[in-house]
Amino acid sequence: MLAGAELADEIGFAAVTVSELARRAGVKVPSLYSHVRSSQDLKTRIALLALEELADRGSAALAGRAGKDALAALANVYRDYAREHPGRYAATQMPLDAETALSSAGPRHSQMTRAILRGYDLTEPDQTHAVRLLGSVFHGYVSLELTGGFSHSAPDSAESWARILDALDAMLRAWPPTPER
Amino acid sequence: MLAGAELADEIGFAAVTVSELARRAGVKVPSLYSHVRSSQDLKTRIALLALEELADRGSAALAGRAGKDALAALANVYRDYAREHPGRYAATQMPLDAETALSSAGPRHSQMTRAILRGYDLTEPDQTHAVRLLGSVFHGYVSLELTGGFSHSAPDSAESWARILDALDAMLRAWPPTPER
DNA sequence: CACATTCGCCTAACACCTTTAGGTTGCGTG
DNA sequence: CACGCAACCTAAAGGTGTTAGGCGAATGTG
Repeated sequence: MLAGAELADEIGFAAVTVSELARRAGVKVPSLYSHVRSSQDLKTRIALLALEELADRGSAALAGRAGKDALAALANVYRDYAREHPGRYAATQMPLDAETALSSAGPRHSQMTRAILRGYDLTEPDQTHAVRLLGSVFHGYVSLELTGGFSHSAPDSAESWARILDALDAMLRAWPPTPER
Repeated sequence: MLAGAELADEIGFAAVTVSELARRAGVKVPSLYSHVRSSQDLKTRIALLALEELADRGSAALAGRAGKDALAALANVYRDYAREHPGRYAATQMPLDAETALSSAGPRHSQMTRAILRGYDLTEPDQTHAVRLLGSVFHGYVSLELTGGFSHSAPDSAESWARILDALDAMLRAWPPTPER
């Protein structure tokens, strides 16, 4: 559903509608129902497409890189994709049912993050904790930036992003031992 | 709009609708239009309520704490609130127009995060970078956990959360100097 | 006390989105 | 050539959002 993805980027994922898509395609609404099962289905397809594209870009960026290089490369894939395709990025946040999620490119994303950690000295279960942390930062920062969280204030968002990647790299190199609790 | 917030928690923020709210209230739909200007307005009010509640809990939790204690306290406010009130939490992610955002409890949130950093040795602009990083992690982790990102897999999500707070605390204590670029 | 105002609710009506049912046309294949 | 399929159509029903205008009860005032 490339047309759907383009529509999402243009008017926002939340505003994607079968009717609007039909209008753009110069076609009557019910005609689209031979291509998508429902409005929900349309949105799901956009989400799956976006997850794939994002995973493809990620693995391309990761090839031949390690350590902080790899960290920054993958992080920038997310940020750049979200800025380039805000509607598609928003689609990736759509909740999918368990089965769909498993057959999506979702698992590739956590694998990529895990791959980055090969450049650092982490063993299970800390590796999984770190995967979750990195995923949280990527997703959190990009989505806050997108919804205008810290848009026009003092330090440039790009500068914060660079310094955050510095800090994450340092954190992964000095991952703290499990404390007694 | 407490009734709206309760509805959001029950059926999900995305499913909140003037019609459904009217149905629950045992009232005809147009009757609600003397209380809210529009469907958008209803959702905005829920978002504002949630932002306030969350800020109130945050400042209560922060009182009398510093350093890692404060970090964990605020972080847990977000996570607990999201688990307790998923619909309201989702509402806080709704984009608000600039004016509404400024008059909302939104600014209190960044102030609280900044307050945590008083326990660490950071000066501007690194303090702002750190505020953005912490905000990203809180928001990112909580929202990934909520949409089932890492729900039923190996290390418990609560364990990851604890270790992530350890790592963030260590990172803030050893914030890296700005590198040459 | 009578009145006017206000408040909360209602019905009617329109526009738009979703979805299903069923019919048309055109084109490639056996 | 006949068949079947693909892609489109019209018709119609049901739900949500929204506006307009009206009704009755509570309330505060001269």
